[in-house]
Amino acid sequence: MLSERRLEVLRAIVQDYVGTEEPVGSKALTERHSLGVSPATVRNDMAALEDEGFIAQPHTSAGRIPTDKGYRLFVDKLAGVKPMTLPERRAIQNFLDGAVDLDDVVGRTVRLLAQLTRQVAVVQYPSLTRSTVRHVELLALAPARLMLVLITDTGRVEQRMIDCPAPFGESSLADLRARLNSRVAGRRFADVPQLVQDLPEAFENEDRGTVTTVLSTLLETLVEETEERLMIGGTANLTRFGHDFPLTIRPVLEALEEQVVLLKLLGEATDSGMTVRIGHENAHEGLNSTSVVSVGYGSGGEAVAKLGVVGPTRMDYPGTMGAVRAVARYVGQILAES
Amino acid sequence: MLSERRLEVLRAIVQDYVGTEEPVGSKALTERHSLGVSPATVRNDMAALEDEGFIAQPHTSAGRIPTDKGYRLFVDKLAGVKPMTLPERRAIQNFLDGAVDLDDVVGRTVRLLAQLTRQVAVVQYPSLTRSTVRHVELLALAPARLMLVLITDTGRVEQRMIDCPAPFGESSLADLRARLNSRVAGRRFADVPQLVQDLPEAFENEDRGTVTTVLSTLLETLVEETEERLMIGGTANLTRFGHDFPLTIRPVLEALEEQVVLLKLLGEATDSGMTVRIGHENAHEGLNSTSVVSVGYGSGGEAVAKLGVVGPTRMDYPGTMGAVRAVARYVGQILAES
DNA sequence: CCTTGGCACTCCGGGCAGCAGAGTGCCAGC
DNA sequence: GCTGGCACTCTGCTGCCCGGAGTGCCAAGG
Repeated sequence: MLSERRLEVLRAIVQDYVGTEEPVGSKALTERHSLGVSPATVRNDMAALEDEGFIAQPHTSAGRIPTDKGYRLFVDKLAGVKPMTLPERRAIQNFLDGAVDLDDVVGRTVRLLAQLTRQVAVVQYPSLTRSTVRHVELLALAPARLMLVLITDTGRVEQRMIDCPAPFGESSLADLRARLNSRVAGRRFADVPQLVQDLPEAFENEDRGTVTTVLSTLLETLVEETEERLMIGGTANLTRFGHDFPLTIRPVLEALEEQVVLLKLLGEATDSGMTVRIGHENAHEGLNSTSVVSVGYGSGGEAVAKLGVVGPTRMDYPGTMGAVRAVARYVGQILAES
Repeated sequence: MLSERRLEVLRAIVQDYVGTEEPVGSKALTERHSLGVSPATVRNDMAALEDEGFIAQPHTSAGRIPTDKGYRLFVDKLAGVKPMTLPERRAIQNFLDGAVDLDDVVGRTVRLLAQLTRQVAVVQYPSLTRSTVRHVELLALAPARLMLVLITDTGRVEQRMIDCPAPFGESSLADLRARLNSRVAGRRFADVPQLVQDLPEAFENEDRGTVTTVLSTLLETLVEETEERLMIGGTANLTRFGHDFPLTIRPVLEALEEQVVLLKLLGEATDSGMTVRIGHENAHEGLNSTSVVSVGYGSGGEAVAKLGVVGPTRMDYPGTMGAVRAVARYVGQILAES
């Protein structure tokens, strides 16, 4: 086990490196932090930390920089979450309060996160899986063509066209509409399949085909749209990445364009509480030199989606985590109100 | 007026510079192109071209590179549009044919354009202004809460919640729904305001407030959504920008994140035919070192939206224009079919 | 056993000179 | 009006040197 002071040295290294972007040496450390020991002692500690793999030297006779493992220890044991100041909180709330619909909420959240953290922000749209149905509507566009509209409690709307196997009367339509809503309105999406299972039996033979088609489309919508949408912003912040970034930035931009990759990224994070994935902990190769800080958010108690930021491993973890947490909290509030 | 040969020299300079990314000198030019004259002659021509402002030297005693004005002349007079080869056309069609809905069409188009041109692609969603109404639907979510759904001929769906001033009966709702559709179905969005103008008069006093609210929401939707959405992709291609790009790329990324900027950019382009904006011709400062190639596309004869690419001024104009035109053409076809 | 000061060593990065290559402008001749 | 020749000017690369910062190790002291 590392002694208390060695942990302190690691913390100091992380802090200085994050601040200066330059490898930090023993002398500079003792000058900037009151560790109460001499550079020589710090050197010994550094050698130990390097043996354990927490820090590394870019070249012989250069200062040390933290490794992914070092950042991990820093995040887990050495750093807390830096809470937002009151004015910051107010600004967040004010900025989000102006939103007029779900798209706007998500859009504002992305911009806010990007600005606060000066990194790339990713916000997932509230998930259909965990939200509940507010209303289901069926419209007849033509005798054998229906439109299915699904409205969620988070304000999201999905629609699907349906070609019916047979013409479907107005009364049957009203009947189906009523039955559907009485069964699923207010229920969680995950429960819908069970709730509508026996619905075709209530209809005449001639309509049964159409009802089955409608139901399967509804279920399809649930499944397909569980593959969720997301919004990203602040990509311009990637230019603050580092000096060498032609090579660094490209794979990151590529990864960010693949929604699948990002969704998987967020999906891997734990459902509640904040998740920090550092460097090579990210499965996707292009993100090996980035860290991802993410957290679930939602109206009411439980998370319906996630949001987070992607930045260089050399980031201000406490500050970033604080901003991410605060934003998630306020977005949850906004969603609950609307 | 510049002599024929001088124009030929300019064309050669543009082509070589686009290919090599390096200033091109008189000797290299005569070697790569059969101009039939000696380097010394070319030098004289270059001096003339420089006097006219078509080319410039980065430093004394370096080769020449085209200026924005030079590219402009090249595009207007010296270069045609390079048509796509047959296999390329097939690939485009195949790729776009798989699309399942409007979002998918736009998404595929963006990816396709980005890949073909190796630049940043921008695709505007089909505009509501110029499309026609397929169907308008009104749903009662609660006695005094309605949802308005608008379906366009391009497959786009918009919805709005409406809080009514007074409860609205089921029969009134059916009436309004029927009247609305009989008036606007199949009509152009631009004509809708006139068509519904006198609708409130057909209703009882108690319902008139709600009808008015519904109509104004409908009109608002038309106006608001004329401020259109768009999708961008291929930002990773920005890394191919140049050597110095930390400074170049950042403003571009910033501009790309501002949908307003992009919409204005596309809006400035002519409605039909291809538009090429080169360097400083772009109003937005961040895009002063980029060129934008855009073209309208649409189902049927007329353009309903635009698409294009953003790349370095040093781009392969004929090839890019060919790709943009071809993609626009096929997207139009796809939209017409669906 | 930990800490400390001292010392020799390493390596990066900046500054400087020198050189080759590419390109230019100009001029005189055809 | 084209061409070859010539002198000139930059850039970019290479090699070199040197200072600074940092390290590792060691022997001495608490």
